[in-house]
Amino acid sequence: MPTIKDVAKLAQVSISTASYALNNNPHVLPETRKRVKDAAKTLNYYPHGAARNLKMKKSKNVGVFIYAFGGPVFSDILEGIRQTLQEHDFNIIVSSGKSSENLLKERQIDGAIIFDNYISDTILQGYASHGMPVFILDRILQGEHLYPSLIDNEGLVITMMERLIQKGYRRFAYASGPQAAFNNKMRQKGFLEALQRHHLTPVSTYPGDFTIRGGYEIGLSILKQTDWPEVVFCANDEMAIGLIQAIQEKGYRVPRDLKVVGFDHIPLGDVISPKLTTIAIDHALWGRSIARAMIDIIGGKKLKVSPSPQGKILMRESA
Amino acid sequence: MPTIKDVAKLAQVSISTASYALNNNPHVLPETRKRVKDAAKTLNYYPHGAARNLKMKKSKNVGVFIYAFGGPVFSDILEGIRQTLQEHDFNIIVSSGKSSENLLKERQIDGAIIFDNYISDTILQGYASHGMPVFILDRILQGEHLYPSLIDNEGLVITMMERLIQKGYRRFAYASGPQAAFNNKMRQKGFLEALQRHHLTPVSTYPGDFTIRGGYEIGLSILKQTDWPEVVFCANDEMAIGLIQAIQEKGYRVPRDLKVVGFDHIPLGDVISPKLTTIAIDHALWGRSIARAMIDIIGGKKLKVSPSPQGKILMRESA
DNA sequence: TTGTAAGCGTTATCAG
DNA sequence: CTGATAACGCTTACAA
Repeated sequence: MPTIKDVAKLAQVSISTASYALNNNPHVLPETRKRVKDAAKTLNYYPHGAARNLKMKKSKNVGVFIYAFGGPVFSDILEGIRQTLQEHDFNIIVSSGKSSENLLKERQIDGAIIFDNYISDTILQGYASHGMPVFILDRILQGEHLYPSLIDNEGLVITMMERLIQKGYRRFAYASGPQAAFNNKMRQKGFLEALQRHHLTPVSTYPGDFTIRGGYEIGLSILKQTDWPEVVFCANDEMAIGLIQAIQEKGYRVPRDLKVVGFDHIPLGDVISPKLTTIAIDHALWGRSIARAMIDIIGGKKLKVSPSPQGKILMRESA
Repeated sequence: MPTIKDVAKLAQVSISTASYALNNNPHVLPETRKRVKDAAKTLNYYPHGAARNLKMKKSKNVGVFIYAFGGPVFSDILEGIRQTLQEHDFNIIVSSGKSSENLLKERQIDGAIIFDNYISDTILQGYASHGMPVFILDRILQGEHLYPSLIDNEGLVITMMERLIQKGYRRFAYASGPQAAFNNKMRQKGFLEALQRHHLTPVSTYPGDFTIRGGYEIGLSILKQTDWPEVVFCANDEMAIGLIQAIQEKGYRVPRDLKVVGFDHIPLGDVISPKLTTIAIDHALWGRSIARAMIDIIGGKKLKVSPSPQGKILMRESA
């Protein structure tokens, strides 16, 4: 594995001149620069990350730490983050589980974006207090160098519910995500708040887990009931899709026999029939704005407003 | 940000003693070790990754480089890799695009797992030749330190086709993935080979892109034809699901009016109706075996057999 | 314009 | 058992 020393030797210059030349320092003669660069090319030289990071006290890496790989929402956010970071010559490092904490602790990254309810507040605050900027998505956490980025879950659900109530629907049920999940809690809060404003009470609440299969199970349990709700508000699109699947499989129709609403606007919801009525979040855009904010912070700028995504009500066929 | 120097000072020992103590070197008195560890804890000290990586010439990071974030297949593989790496105290770093190449070139990782047709052979061979172990999934590339891990796409498709032909089906079409994709090519090859063995010719080939939407479009174009195939073999499950969706939406039934077969066995295929007939790959297991092989290689062991996943024919309702 | 040398935070060799 | 000290590969004052 060649080092800058090898390059310098081959180009017949000192190590420092080689470094200057490679970093395009204007004080080095074009001729020597060329000689050095040629040497680097023939040796297939590339600077050693650890050495440079150590010296420069920065890595140009941004870590994105998620609870689990996969899922349409994550992938859009990640893609947005990736694009923006790449445009600004930062590397994206996605990780999960114990690796996340290691990378954070060992400072192999210049900043962290957290989408993981399993990393404790204490750890996050600990490393943020050391000066590492930490963005936290869809979770509230205050402190220096901590930047929460929140969807207006509650407000968006209320708006959607108002529209549905306006359409004349009255008997609502809620298909819940994991009880512990912050975004689920806020969506449920909005659901209840909207009902209360119209002096309505929820027909029932079904416990779920944000997955298609979970939604499917909820659908099966509804089928067993004698007294169906009119509308099921699902905590996310995946559950809504599973629920519709179960209902249709037994010969019932959506929205004729049951109305279903989701949250997120994932691509699959565009393809199924009926098209899913949902609250659309532009996840890729969200990712981009977070990445841009992160780059600003790392560059020493102050953040005026914390980036938060807009949502849009998408009334389609399923409700 | 505290360094080992600060710890040493607080514990009233030299830097080297501090290092020994923190790394549990047996030559240091239990009493001093405790003093050092306490100091580290009160300072919230953690070794700086770059410094350690530079000194040790290893990072305990394994890079997984993928073409794009997302998709049910990737997420299962990644989860498998993550688990195994974590059990062996390695970090998983997932990246995509330019970041992948940077992390590779700067040697911020001890080994790379590639699932990305966009990183050129030359780059891969270049860094492998420097001694970095590189695993390549579902793509052929020979060379030192290069370890291809291949699904038996062709053989599995042939087996599946034999079963279908045995069932009496004769008029087959192929819904293709991206032309450039290696796995698509091999699956198509198997498809054609099986037909040839039975002196059959394909009814048609539909160009696709591995997405649900792509499969849906293919479905629409089939609906426009007067002369339908009997069975459509789809290059992956997502296309099969989109195709079924399109067919059903217009009032036709699967498998009554058209039989559909996929490849991969993604969870969504279990939930739709009819359940998808497909070739099941255990992606999580594949990920685990690759990670285990990687750890062995990094640890200096020789690899006897390159890890390759088994497949299983899953005859269900859609064909 | 180029070279010498210090230093980033670790680990590990070698004396004491 | 503990402490100086060199070294990892790189960047960057400062000197020449």
